[in-house]
Amino acid sequence: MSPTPPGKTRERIYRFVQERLLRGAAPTIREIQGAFGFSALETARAHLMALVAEGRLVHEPGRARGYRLPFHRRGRGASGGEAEMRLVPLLGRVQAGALSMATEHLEAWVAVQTRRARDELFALRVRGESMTGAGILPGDIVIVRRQPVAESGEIVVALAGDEATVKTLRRGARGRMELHPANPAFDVLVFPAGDLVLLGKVIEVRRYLDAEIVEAAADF
Amino acid sequence: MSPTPPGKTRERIYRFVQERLLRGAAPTIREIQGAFGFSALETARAHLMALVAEGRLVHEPGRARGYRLPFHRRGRGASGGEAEMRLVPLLGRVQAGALSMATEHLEAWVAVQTRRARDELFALRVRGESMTGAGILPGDIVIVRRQPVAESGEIVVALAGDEATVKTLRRGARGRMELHPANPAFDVLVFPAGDLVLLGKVIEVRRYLDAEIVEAAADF
DNA sequence: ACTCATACCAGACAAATGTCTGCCAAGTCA
DNA sequence: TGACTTGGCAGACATTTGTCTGGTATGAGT
Repeated sequence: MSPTPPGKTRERIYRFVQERLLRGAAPTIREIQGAFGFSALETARAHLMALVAEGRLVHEPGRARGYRLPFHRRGRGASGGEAEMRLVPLLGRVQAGALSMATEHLEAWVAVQTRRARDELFALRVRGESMTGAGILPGDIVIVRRQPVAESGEIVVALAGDEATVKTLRRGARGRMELHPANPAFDVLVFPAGDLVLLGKVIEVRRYLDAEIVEAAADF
Repeated sequence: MSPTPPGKTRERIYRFVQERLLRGAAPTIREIQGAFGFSALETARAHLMALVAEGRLVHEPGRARGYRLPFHRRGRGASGGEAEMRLVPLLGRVQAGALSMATEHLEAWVAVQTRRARDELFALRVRGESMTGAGILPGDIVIVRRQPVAESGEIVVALAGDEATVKTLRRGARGRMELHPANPAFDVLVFPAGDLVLLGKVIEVRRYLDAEIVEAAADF
């Protein structure tokens, strides 16, 4: 057969194209030809056509650098759900009594994508290390959907004493509700049935690693 | 002056190019010409050259679709602090633990807030547990700013040979670059000076806990 | 042996795309 | 006003880049 191990070459070409797409632009057929040492254009092109046939690349015929990564459509149909963007308030702290979600401690507004336009969302900055085991670190921002109930196992924001706290909700015996930290150094909080004030469910966790991306509430 | 409001046209051309770049490929000069209704090629090209002169685009002369977004942005930009929202492509998965494929298919577009309009951003889904110690769990989405260099201690996406990985970058002796996992079960990867291909820096980590918030949104 | 499929080579050709050279009109500014 | 800049127009031209038409060699099956 060929001097190159069968299949390997195509795989390498695929990755080559992939990387180039990541870096900014699809390669030219001649670039591939050169990079792989082919002495004929058609060789490189044949591989590309094969990759397109396999569905691993898509191609616009005739266009320069007309190769792209295909769309991976999962779930919902194309036009199905318009994901719209909303700005939701980032609250520095939520205290008991502040259930009105007054904007006193408004830190900023963050952009959130959602299909459920009617949900009431807010964002909260996490304090403390009680959820590090679940990958929620101090300083992280959680996006919360306000809802008075939640399923066992979901991460929720609840009022514990005076302040809001982020924990995993679990149903205990006799209707008791438990707030479980994800950190063995913290205790489980147990509430008699009906005593737990749930602010909402955490639907997203965010961590900004690069300075001041969020900020300035003033503008909105 | 011209029939078009001064300055506006160039701005629109910039956004046009930017959007096209985010979708996969730079537009052709003739595409810009057509999209903006110019009757002469040179008009569109003059704007592009101006944008390059302003440092808002970079250009490879002679290459087809040779326009890119510049990597870095010097000092504070003119427009200051407007936080705008952008849709950035979510590219398949990154093998964060062992070594495997770099990027897969385009999964979706996610909304990102940024003031640095010129940054090139993309998102990647993390796989593997090598960064759990840094609160980055399998399935998390990292927002990455494309840049060829990074500081020691920053979390980066690197592409070495065939594999892409999310790790903490550290500078070793003699110019060596090290990729440190945040999980003692994984090994540190060491690269001779110049051998490490950096795709960018992780500027944000996201975790969606409530179903299909991302997804769809795109039909390009 | 025969066909098929894969991988590659060679060269011609055509379409896509960037570049150049002039020219025009309307503002800006010394 | 006159020099200069900006935004635009027309068309020719050169390069880049994709496409096509043939051909060679090797291995797998029948």
